[in-house]
Amino acid sequence: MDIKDELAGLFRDAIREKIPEASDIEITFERPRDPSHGDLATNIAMQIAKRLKRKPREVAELFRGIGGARIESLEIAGPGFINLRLKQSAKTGVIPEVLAAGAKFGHKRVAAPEKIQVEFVSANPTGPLHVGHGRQAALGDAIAALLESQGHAVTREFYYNDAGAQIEALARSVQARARGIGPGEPGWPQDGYAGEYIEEIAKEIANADDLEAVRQHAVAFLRKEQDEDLKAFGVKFDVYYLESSLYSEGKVEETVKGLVASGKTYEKDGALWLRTTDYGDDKDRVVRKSDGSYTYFLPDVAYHVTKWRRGFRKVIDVQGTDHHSTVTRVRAGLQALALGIPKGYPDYVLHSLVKVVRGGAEVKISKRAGSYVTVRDLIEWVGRDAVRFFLVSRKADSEFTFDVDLARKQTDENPVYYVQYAHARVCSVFAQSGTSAASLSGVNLDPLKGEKELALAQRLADFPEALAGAAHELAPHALAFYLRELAAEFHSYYNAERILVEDEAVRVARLALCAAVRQTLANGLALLGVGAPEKM
RNA sequence: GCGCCCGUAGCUCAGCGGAUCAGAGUAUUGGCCUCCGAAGCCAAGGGUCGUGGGUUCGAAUCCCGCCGGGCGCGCCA
Repeated sequence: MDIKDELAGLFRDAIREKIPEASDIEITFERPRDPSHGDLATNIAMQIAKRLKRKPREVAELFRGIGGARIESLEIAGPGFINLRLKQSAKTGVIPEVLAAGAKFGHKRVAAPEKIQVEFVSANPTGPLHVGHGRQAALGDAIAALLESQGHAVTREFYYNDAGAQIEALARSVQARARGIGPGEPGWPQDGYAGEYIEEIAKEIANADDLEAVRQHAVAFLRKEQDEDLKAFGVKFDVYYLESSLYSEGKVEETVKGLVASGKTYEKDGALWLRTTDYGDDKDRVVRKSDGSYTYFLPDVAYHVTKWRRGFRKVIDVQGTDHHSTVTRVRAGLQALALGIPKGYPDYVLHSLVKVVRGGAEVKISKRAGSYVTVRDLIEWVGRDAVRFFLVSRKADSEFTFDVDLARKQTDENPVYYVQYAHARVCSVFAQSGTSAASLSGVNLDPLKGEKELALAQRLADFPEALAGAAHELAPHALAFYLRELAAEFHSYYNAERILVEDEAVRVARLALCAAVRQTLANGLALLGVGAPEKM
């Protein structure tokens, strides 16, 4: 069992006995940065003191007697912190746990898995994927993996807007190209797409007069291309949901009827409006335009109804912050339908856009897409692993600058390499040891006495909690930070201590520690969609 | 103008249900390869956490104002 859970149990018992009025308080431990503060510390005495208006140190004294097989000593410090020192065996206990659990270390199994959907990328098939889609792909896939690690049943979904005005513009652009008309020339469509890929598609068009055939071909071409990009990025979707199916299956109509029946709509200027202001929106929204067609808002609501009806009680939409106004709107639409959907449904993870810098200047164009940098450009410049790790190592809502030169310079030294290098180093040690990880399962770990190796073991013990926290917060960057710390701890140990020493007992114990490190690094990197190479 | 988000070391960013949070990487400087990978390690310098108030015994963290930046504010998606 996890050491922190075990300790929390001890404290909970003590609270029940001595301060029952605070029984419901949450007990947390953190690892102090300053080693003189022990191995683990808790501030519950201060929490309780605040609530009960007692003196923190006085409350802390009540926990003096806590002991047991895992605790070496307990100190009360500062304003009322309780600092704990653990016994050596408690620190190394995680090693056999990791070796036994293998790829499942840190993962949880739950009795009743939640059915969760993560929707991400959802790019219109009007051009190659851009950097923003890349950030979404990296984030969404990692969030899905994190939730899976906590035992949930996750579906990765891509919503395909194959029915809107943008597709029309795409078809007309290709048609114009096929007729030899270039961007800006007479006959070029309004809001046309100017990228080089339009010409590529146009070359394959036999009869430019058949606009429907042009449209179908263009969409198929770009879908295939996007699929290839996603594959190169290591992202797979379980479901591609087509916007057009919402129309063909009558779901859009059904949603309109539902909204009208709710009494929350009204006619004005020949259009149908929904009173979204009743649900916190700053203005009412048009549902059906005066020309009889629907705004994108309506299929969006219809789409989310299908999510609910398909049994997803938790849904996470990953989008750019430029879509943040849809959050209130979609939720309002769902509320107006009064289907029993909770107010905060669905959840959103909104990310800021990415600025790409190269040679000290912002890169705004790519040869292929014309007006933006593509996912493929990034992969070509710095490699898939670096792109994925980099895009996920900042919290989603912070704007950030992707410095291509920095990433390249480091790869020869790039952001992931530090973590991957740690993994490769352990593998290398193993290759030279002639020992298999499997033979280390029952090894005596008492020889692990050094400060660095015990610190490393404790870092491993933090993994399940780091993972659970990152999953709960939908924050892959927290996992990326953890992995960096684990790698740092390992590099430090590696440089300070020789692993393959003469003494058989010591060598084997150290190898067991290394095997656990390797496993944990591999598990963490896998969740972020980043490779864990044995050599590099 | 209104709404949401952001402002932490030269640079890129963590920390933000208050205390043991002044941090990481990178850059700069100085050390470390006869020995498991130096894509590494050890050490140093560098920040009144945008700013002014407030709450608190205690604020980077919570509240309010202001300044600066991003995004949105369409019968576009």
